[in-house]
Amino acid sequence: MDYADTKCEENLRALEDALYVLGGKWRLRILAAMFSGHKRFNDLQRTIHGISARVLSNELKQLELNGLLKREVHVDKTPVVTEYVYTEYARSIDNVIVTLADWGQKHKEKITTTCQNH
Amino acid sequence: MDYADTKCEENLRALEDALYVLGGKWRLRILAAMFSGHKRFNDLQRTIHGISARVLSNELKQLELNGLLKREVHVDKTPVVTEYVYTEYARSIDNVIVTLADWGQKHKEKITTTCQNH
DNA sequence: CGGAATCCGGGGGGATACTG
DNA sequence: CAGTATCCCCCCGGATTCCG
Repeated sequence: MDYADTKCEENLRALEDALYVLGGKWRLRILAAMFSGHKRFNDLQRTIHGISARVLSNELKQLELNGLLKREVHVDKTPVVTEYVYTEYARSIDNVIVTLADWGQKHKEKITTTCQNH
Repeated sequence: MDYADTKCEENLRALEDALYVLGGKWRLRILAAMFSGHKRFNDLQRTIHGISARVLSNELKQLELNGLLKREVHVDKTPVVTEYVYTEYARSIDNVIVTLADWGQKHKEKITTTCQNH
């Protein structure tokens, strides 16, 4: 195994590490919704089409365990307000989402023009 | 709905478009393996730990339908050799994978140092 | 080697109802 | 609103077998 192979293996492992945290159907969508300003449970559920309350609840717990968001209960307000806010660390995922969204944008354009051309 | 909201909605939709093609458990892993030089069916299955033959087969078909790879059967060789090669268009995904792998790398470092600190 | 076909089991997740 | 609990169905995908 030469240097190039080693480098590739490292990349594959790094990709695994990322997907372990960000993979799955909902993780990135939830983070993207939060980056878009949505913070409350029902608000998130309404924004992320198709997700059920139970799944959203579980995913939020996982994201919290991974240090990507923090659950904040404001008892001082009436009625009590629960907010999910992303951590400073979660901002490092911005790049990932933007890169992915950019690709999606370009891909959609490509599909559209391809369909027009025949 | 003001400009910022519209922009956010666009980003969410673009993310959906990307995840429609690249989402799921295996898509990015398969593409990453291909970028690493793996081209043949059993080679890919060996590289991508945990994937079964049927799932790999199905995923490859989907990736081909989306124009990300091409199935090439070289009848001129003996025995016949089947290769899966990514298209020129698939190179646009390089960014996504690199960004994700970078984040995974950083994340692993963070986890490691965090564990050492307490 | 590169797959397709069939069988089959578990568990992920939807629906609904309920609670604080 | 912000979830939890229970039920239960469906289908994803593993294992196995077979084929060119």
